[in-house]
Amino acid sequence: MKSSFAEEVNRGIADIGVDVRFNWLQVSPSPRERDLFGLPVGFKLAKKLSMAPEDAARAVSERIDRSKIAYSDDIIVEDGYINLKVDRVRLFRDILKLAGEEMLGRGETKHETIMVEHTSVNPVHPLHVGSGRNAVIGDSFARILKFLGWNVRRHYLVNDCNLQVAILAAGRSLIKDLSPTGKVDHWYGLVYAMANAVLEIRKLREESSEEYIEEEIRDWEDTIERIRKVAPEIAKGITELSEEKVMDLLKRYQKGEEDVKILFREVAGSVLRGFTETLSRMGITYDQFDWESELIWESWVNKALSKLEESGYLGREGNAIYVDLRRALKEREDIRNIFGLSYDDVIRLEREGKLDEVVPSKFYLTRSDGTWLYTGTDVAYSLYKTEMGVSRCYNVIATEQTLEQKEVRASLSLMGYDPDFLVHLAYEMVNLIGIKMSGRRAKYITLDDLLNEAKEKVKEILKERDLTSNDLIEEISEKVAIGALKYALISVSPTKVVQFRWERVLDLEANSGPFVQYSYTRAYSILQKAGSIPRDFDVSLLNSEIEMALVYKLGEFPEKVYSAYALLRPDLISQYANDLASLFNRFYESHPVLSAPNGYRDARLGLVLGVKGVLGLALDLIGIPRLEKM
RNA sequence: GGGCCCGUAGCUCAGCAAGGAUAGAGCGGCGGCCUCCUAAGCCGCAGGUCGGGGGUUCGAGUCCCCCCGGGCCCGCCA
Repeated sequence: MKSSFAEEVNRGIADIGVDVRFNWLQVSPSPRERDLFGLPVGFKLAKKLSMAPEDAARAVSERIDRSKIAYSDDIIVEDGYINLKVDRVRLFRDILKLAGEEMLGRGETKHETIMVEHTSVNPVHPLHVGSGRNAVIGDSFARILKFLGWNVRRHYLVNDCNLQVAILAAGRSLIKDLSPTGKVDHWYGLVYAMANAVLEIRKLREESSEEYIEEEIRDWEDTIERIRKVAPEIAKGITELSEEKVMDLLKRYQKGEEDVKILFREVAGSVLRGFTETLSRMGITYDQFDWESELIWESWVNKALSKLEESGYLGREGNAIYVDLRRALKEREDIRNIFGLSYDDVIRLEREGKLDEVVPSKFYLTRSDGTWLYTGTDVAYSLYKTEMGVSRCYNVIATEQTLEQKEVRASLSLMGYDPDFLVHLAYEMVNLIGIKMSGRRAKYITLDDLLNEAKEKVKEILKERDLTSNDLIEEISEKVAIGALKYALISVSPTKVVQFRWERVLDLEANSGPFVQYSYTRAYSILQKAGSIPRDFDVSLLNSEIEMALVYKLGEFPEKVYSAYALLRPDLISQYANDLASLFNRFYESHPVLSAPNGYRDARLGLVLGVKGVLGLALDLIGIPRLEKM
């Protein structure tokens, strides 16, 4: 309806010969009348035609062929707007049909695959709220792409070749005889923190004995003390660790030495198992796990290197390898575009000696001992991705890596690929109010803790209400806890820091996951009690303010899904779900369904079915479980 | 110092891509509603110089410039 209206208006404007166009998403509902949707055509054209806005709008409206606009009933020019009065009955019938079948907004199959890489947390300590935000956003975005018709591949990059994992492996090697107790990633988190503390203290002692150093040492000793309390056997076993040993392990692992391989794989694999346990509990799964180490062993790094070598922008300092961004910036338009600079900018900055303040002149891929940096394997990974048969890859990565992502895209471009193949879906960190987190100090609130706590709270509520039998309590509390946590992490625009309050997750009132779940449940429950649902009903009976608002709201779903995709904003779906739920609750309070007179009963049931369908789809898209009872 | 991001009600956030028709939610505060499809709900009241200042425009929370406040990045860490 909107797109045909905008199209026809644009055609009318073109007819007059003015170079102004409207986008279908600009079509907005009139505040005066329910069935009116308008575009502010007159104002835009008034000047160009030197006419009053009203006359300009009229001039365009006279050239519009109403028959080409879907659901059109009339065209009304008012206040410089061209308004379309829609044929409500036909429009409502179609919206409710599609909504009830859960087809509203669903895209046609595209025969094209898009990859989403998300989570990719270092396997050294348990998942915390920050990693949770990544996983939840990434998973939701993948669901949105799928809903819009693409084939989707969800990948997780296992970063097993970095210093952090080497520290963990080194720690583990000192306590070989111990077997993990409790949840495996939590246990390794302590091993990691312990190894880190021992290493840091040793390093600090070598530096000097100044006062501030002493303070830092005491800080690490606190960490050791805390670990000693919860896991004395770990603290006892890890007492001596050197940087040399860690680097040596990393080097041998990257070379693929068999015994070291076993150690690293045991460590990283175990932590990853802990991750997937938590993630799949939250309904988040992956199509493939890509191991950083295999990118090295299977020569993807070398392929990347030779392609970069061919480009002529590869530099070396001993064994350290880098991409010469400075020269690339001066010589290549594609690289400048990635960093948002013009040729003149580059020349000016260079003259002022400020170019490397804006873009680092060297992008290092390896250390001088020849081991691969994350940046190096990430470039290789990007190359690998281009050969997966996917047309694009979304990288769900924190905003703090924005520069690195640009450097990787620049490398991709130098290797001869379209840098737009990689899209950085950037999200901000999670700020846990009142708690300072540090993985290296084993100070964090884990996703597991959060889920369990929320679940307990829900159980209490369920018991108070005495509404459900015991066997359902477990399932309901789990799903509600997941809904609460995921909603809290996804409902904020990705570029904003989430202010995460413990109470907020346990808050089950409006503007929350449980609120939307509850509304869905209400709709579901009505339909259950109705028994049969009429296939045909008189939509003109849906004529109260709130009913019309509801149907039009359903009609907005497709554009919300599209926007969530185009703007990289899954939070728009959660926002929409909350609005729809809120509207539905108002309807619920004021409009009896089952006890309504015959015709009304059928029409309202049709409406409830539509709401249930779209609310269900919205929940699906943000990965929050639907509930039939709560 | 440079780059990017954020700043809307006491608090947490929508609205900004595509400028339009009276700035919206939730929480918190105050006051109401369960013989009726689930009260995890609903209704009402109070609460706003849209960080500040310029500019563009018939029209700016939305676009441009400057400033202020906060965050992140500027590693042979990831």
